Amino acid sequence: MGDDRLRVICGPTAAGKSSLALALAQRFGATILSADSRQIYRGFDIGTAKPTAGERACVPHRGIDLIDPVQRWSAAAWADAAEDWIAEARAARRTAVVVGGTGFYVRALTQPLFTEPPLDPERRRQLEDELAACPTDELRARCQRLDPERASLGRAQLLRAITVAALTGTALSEWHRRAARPARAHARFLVVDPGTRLRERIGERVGSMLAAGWENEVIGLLTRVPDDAPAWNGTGYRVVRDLVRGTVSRDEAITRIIIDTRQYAKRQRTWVRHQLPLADVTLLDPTAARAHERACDWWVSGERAA
RNA sequence: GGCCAGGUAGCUCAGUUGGUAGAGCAGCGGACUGAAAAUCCGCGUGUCGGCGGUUCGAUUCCGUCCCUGGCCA
Repeated sequence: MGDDRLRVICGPTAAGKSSLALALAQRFGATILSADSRQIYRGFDIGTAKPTAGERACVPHRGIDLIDPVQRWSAAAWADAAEDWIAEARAARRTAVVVGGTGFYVRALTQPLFTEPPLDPERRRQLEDELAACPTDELRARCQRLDPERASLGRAQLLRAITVAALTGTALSEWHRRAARPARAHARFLVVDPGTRLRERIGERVGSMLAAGWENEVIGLLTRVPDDAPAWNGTGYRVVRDLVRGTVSRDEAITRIIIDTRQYAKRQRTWVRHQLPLADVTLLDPTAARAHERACDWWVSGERAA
């Protein structure tokens, strides 16, 4: 009997998750499920470090190029899709491995989000437009009244809490308790992190992205993607946009992108440290000796144990 | 060599009419239930360039030296 726990490879950006996952997936005949909130956008390729066409020909990938840059996606939508991809892989007698840096997507799959009550689309739109103009302090005060448990969170969370509370008459925190869903089948996590060497790897990766034509990609995107499209939120994209428009120098742009990327990696580490079930986590330094063998051990260890 | 402007947190700077100092950025820690590469929250002891002097007390005033930039020779 095999271990039916879902394999998840995660860790900060530029840690080397993808190449490791590619090698494992190739060796064990797996389909890669990219849990990455930026690789879902068509046309945003270089700066999101999408797998190349060659890599995708080599190993089947899901979760890439799902939507247009102006669209918004969600962790729940990703998790639903991921269930389909897992079923599809199973039908093809393959295994699936989740790979990615978007912890929220991963968690939405392993610990499904609550069942959302129906929200009237018209009223929702109206309210969201109204709230968009409010300063964050005001949103916080409003959330304090409607759903105090959520009032200390960020602006995006405040908007969500206010919207749900206003449209359903029940606080979002209350919905979380009432409409909670059970955890899915267990997962086990390989957390890939090269420690202090991540710093230099990020610098190198930014350099190679620019060398690979990131600026040209952005020049092309500028003609068809509006400035406020969600896809531009990907680390570095706005900076590269400024670079091709000439409002920042190349050196400034590179420095900025590296800093933004490091800060993102730091947030990912905080997420991984606190949001994953520790008992199911295996740490791996991809630069350590025998890293590949250890990753293979991790891959098959569940099967042996079971 | 002379004159001027500076030398304060990792960086860029503010400030103290003398009572040992604070912003932004960086960094560090944290939150996160349908926008998550998003959105937020918290954290500031540093020979205030060195050495002397005046003073109860100097980062602040005075002297001197060193360093950086500019101008004049």
